[in-house]
Amino acid sequence: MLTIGALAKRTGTKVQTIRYYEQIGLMPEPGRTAGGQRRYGEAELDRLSFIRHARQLGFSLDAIRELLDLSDHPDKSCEEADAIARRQLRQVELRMARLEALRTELARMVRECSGGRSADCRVLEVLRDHSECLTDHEEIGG
Amino acid sequence: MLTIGALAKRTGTKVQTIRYYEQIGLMPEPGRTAGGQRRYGEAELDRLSFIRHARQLGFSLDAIRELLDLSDHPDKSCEEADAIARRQLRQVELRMARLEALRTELARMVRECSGGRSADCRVLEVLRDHSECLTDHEEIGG
DNA sequence: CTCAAAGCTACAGTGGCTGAAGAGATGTAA
DNA sequence: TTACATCTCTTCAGCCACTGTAGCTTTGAG
Repeated sequence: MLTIGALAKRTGTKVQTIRYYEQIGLMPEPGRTAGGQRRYGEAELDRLSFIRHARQLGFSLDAIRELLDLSDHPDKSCEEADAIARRQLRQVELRMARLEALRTELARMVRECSGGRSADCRVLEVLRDHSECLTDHEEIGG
Repeated sequence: MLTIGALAKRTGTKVQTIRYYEQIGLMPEPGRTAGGQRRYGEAELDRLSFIRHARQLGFSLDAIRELLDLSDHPDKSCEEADAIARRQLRQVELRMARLEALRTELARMVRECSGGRSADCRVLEVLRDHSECLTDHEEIGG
């Protein structure tokens, strides 16, 4: 039987995060000691590992909810899991494309800054005047 | 004189976002009509454009605050602006590297899924067992 | 029996917005 | 002048996925 702290350590999760997952129904309510402390078994360890791994791969908690549901029902078709993963892959590729545009622009700004007064700073100048940009970087939050 | 709506349209910002920027002190308190509505001039338009452009390049609002301050003081050295931009560039490059690892893993998952029952799904299997991963993808939130 | 470490609940805060409710202002057309 | 649509106002709540804090209780080893 694992305490919440032990479970946290084994999965690289913070204690509060585990309680948060329980609160939003991603983790089940575990058994408790007489004194009210949570105690976990192997099933919970596996489930939390799954969740953390999926989070590391960038899946949203909603997507993870679906993936866990599929994982809990081995006879269901895995089409849906495949679709979720494909969607995630597309999102990652999109974000990489956007970041690539940002990288280009930032690298140019930095390269052209000759390090004088702010008035002549290339970095600030580019920010002031969007028309100086060579690449598209429309989306915020990339 | 621009209404907040006109300013929003000119800069591709939502009206609420402009008010939010004012609230956190990123935009100045503008003049008001007798009836209490905000009215903006060219200076505010330039400032908001600067902010939005910097946001598109992924700068945090805190970083933007510093950049605006430098932009407001043309005689200061631009060293700091340069440093902020370099930091941002490094962050972008780091995120790209992380996303590349995710992309590889996701692509492999999707490629290997043959589309049967969930029990045999490669996607779910990989999520269940971290040791199947070929690449590192430690950080969450990439 | 003592005591530090760990756990408990409840709630607030993070970043960067976004949406909604309900009231008031503005500008145009009849 | 009046009606009216559209915009704007303030205030507050919500989003995601946590993270931190305060003030308490439980646990387990010495």
